Amino acid sequence: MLHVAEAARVSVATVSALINGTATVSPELSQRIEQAIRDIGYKRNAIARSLKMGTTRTIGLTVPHITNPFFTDVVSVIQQAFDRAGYAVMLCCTDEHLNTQDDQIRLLLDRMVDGLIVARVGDGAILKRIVDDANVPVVLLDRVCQGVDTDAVVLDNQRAVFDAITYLIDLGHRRIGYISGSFDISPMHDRMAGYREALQTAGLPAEPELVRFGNFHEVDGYNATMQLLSLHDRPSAIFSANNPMVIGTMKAIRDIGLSCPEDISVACFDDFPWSDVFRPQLTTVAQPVQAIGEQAANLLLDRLAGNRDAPPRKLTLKGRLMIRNSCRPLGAIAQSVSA
Amino acid sequence: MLHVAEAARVSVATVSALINGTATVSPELSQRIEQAIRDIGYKRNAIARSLKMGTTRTIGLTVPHITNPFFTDVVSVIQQAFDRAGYAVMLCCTDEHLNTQDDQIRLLLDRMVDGLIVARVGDGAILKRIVDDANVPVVLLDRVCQGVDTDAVVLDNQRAVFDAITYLIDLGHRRIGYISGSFDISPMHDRMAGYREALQTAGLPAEPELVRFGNFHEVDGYNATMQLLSLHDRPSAIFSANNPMVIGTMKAIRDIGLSCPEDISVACFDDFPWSDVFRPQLTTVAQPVQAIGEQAANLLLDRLAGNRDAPPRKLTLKGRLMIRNSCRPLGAIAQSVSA
DNA sequence: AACGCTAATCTAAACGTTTCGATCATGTCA
DNA sequence: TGACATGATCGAAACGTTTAGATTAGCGTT
Repeated sequence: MLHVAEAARVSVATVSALINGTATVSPELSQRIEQAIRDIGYKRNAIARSLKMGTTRTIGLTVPHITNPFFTDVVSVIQQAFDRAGYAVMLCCTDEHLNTQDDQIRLLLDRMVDGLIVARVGDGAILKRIVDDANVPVVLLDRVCQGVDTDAVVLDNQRAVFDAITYLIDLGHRRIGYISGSFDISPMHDRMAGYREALQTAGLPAEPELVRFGNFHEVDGYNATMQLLSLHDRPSAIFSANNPMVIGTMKAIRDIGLSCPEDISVACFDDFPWSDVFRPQLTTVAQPVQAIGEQAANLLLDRLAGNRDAPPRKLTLKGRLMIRNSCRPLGAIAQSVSA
Repeated sequence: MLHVAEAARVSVATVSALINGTATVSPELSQRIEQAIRDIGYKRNAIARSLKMGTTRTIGLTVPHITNPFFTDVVSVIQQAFDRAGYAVMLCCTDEHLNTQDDQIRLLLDRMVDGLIVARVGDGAILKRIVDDANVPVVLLDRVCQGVDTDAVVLDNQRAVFDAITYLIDLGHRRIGYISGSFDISPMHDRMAGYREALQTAGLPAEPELVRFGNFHEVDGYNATMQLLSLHDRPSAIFSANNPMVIGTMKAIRDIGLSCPEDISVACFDDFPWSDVFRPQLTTVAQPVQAIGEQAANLLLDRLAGNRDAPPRKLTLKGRLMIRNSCRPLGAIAQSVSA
């Protein structure tokens, strides 16, 4: 900018005024300055600007795994929304790892991001401290945590799983395996609660042996399914609480020589774009990814626009059960259907 | 830092020296300073540091679509690599849109990213200018462009498609539909060349009606497939040059009342993590996503480490044909197989 | 002619770091 | 004792912006 000012024989203040339109500058100088800008190929340095202004027009976004299609879609939507609003997005993947997440958030805050969208990992204790210290608005995505009182967008997980399990029960299933993700994040609690509630409502017992835990990865779903399938009295249906794990479930079923849905029914949380065309066509709980991403972006953009003092807003969206053909009717129901 | 210095009754220079270890500071002062840092909860401001140092320890990464599993995987690998190296990643999705891409790259450069990894869109003219102006190292990913002489990581696309088409020909297919992405990026040229080469090698004619173009999206694959399937003499096999489009292909096949592989064989570029378990199990050309991401990251990290003047390096990796069961043998071959 | 008003422009401080060179105390050696 | 090297610390400039307040010129009023 200094060079531009010299070339145009004006002060830097005038150049700044012209660029930002913060003051009127005469046509004559305007022209000289614009010419100089072109000649020199001047580009405003956003870092210097950020330092002075105290805002970077950048937000931080952390997700556990970007390869999980749910997060991929949400990230994509969020990225677009902020792009439109003139913000850049710094993306971090925590790989479900607590320390990584905390480090990354600190890193983002050091870089003066104007806001954060966090699909968190682990208990919220450290997250809470970080967020309290930092003076930037935070939106929690998918996963809330107790004690962190801030904007959030979540799904009605309990209801969604309740619907799915009830659907299986209505089909005649009585022993329904359930593969949960680690219990330290809120959705896993709520989803489990939905499972239990559905069993209870139907008057079915909650058998501990039917519940397995994994750490969200395909291999965890594989191992959990192997265990379920080698039970003495094996389940007739399996529900997987996240979608990378269901791939593992399908692999285990194949490896053990069974087939879905003939021998065992499968449903899972989170939809796939290809579920309609590849067989078995998975019955899933679809999350409204577009809406989730947009709402999260809007909440944050609203705070960034200055609405700092409004009380925390928690948006709860509804999942949708996508019934396809990976679950088959059982017993009396199957007979009445085939009759 | 000023507050810390005051609290510790030292100068800011000393605080800086301690934090960065750039000079020895006495145990006594060290202790006072560390105490002050803790008391105040001081965090170094990375923006001010960037301004002074001329480096942000941030890189820019632009990809066409993050929802394309190929890019998702590559982004994930790159993100991890830079995370390990202490860099942040600014992610941009260009949505295959030229202006968006150029704007985003300019935005990234304004923010003083230390380097760029670009899976580009459009012809390289503007990209070239931007890259030449900018004084940062650039690595091209997946897509090179003429005239932009810089580090690059690409696949041997021609060879990979040649192998896949030859495989189909060996199965007895003679009329093989080919669905290409837009022709303005290098891989689409090379893949088409592989298709043509395979036909020619086998002495088959190149029939223009068998070649269709789409813009990388599922719907484009759907439309292209619809056109191919309504040909008077329809192809017995279809190869889709990218993976979102193949979903459209499968949908079109289903909607038209055919089934794969019984009525028509399908193969495509880019693998899916679930291809092994869902039917039809797609035969694909798998790209070594891990290697691609790592190599791209390494090329850039090497430049960032100071190796600026080395000549441009272009790494070409090999694809791998994953033969599954979405393509069936035809004619004489089929009979000898079933005999 | 003196005054005040407005519009255009400029000067200089500030944002929070890093770093060069200066300063100063201390110990060593001739 | 004086000269000098060493090590620790500090002062101040610089990075490239923004912006408050000062300055200046031009013009209309009285």
